[in-house]
Amino acid sequence: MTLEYAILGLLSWKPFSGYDLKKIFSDSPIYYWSGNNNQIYRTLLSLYEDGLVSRTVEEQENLPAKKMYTLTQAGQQMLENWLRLAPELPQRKHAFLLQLGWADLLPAEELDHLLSLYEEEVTALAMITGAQKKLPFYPARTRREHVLWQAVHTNLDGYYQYEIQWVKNLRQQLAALDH
Amino acid sequence: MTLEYAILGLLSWKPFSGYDLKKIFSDSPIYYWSGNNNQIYRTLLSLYEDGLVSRTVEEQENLPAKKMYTLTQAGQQMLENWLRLAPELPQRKHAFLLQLGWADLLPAEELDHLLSLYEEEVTALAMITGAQKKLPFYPARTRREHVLWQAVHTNLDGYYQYEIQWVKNLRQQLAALDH
DNA sequence: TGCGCCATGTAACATGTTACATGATTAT
DNA sequence: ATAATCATGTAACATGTTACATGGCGCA
Repeated sequence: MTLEYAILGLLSWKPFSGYDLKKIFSDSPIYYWSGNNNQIYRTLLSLYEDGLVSRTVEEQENLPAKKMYTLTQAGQQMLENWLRLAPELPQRKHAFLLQLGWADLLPAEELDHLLSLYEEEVTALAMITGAQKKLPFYPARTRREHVLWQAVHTNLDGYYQYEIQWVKNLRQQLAALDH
Repeated sequence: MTLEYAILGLLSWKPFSGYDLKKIFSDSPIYYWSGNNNQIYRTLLSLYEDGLVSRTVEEQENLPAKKMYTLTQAGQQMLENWLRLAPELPQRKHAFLLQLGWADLLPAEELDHLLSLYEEEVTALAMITGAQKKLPFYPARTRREHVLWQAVHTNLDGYYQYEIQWVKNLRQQLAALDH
């Protein structure tokens, strides 16, 4: 499971509670899981049962108790093993491409409207992502670690720019078809 | 379900059997479902039960019988409604970015090895995709439909090129860090 | 002799989303 | 009043993957 390693990675930085992780997942564009409760708490439990993380309960005044999770030796080892695994190829689920493929059924204005909506939405997403980039969702303990996380963010930003260029170009092509 | 619409789209082009669809899904880079039996046969059954497709059984000599599925009026309508829906944003599941984020634990050679593997694999995938593009997995009944499908393929190819450029650039940056 | 193609399908499992449930505190 | 934040979790559902099952034909 990728989520498992995403959590181990974050805990290798510093201890977090389930709630902290949930916020990181929903607020950061890198951790694409939708701030999902169910999966996070279940995964934490299974990591705990497997001895990859330990936990302490922090009582708080006027607030519910927190369970803070810390990476164990075994968890650190698990993470390091994962880092050495052959990289997974990125998987895109791009329903809009399918939609486009059959969109010749639509009249020119409706088709362009669809494309303009797409352009707007990706542009908005790119801006949100750009803003979130500044939040401290990653460590920069060494110069190299900083470079790596910068590269991760560059990959995200650049991807949205790519999509925007692509759709602009397509709209021009289609406009040219109509004369 | 997106798979539902992917199937309706293909059937709007011409009738197919479940086996045909399965091959299209596994051979074409656009239909990313992994040529998956279970989902395809189940989805076809549910489309059939909902009256969105009709089917005829073709007996064949020395070969198992085929069930050919055809789009119904209701199915066509369903597809057209979908085409007008606001576009979905692309979703990437890019586990390698996460892996990289924590890869400062690795020595320089191992890190570069990981990146070179990634570069190789994406390059290979780009070539496969380029080759598959030539297969007739889409109709070109009008000039505009051709332009649309070209755009879909351009999006795919361009994406892999983008990833390749990105990783090359990162490798150079890291090499510069080491002097 | 064994594999791949044709063509259907099922079982078991893994992963992911939405909505619900509790209950105090603080901000609008 | 109402919603958001803090913090835990569960139930129900949706989607996706891997492996298994059948059985004849043709190829190496």
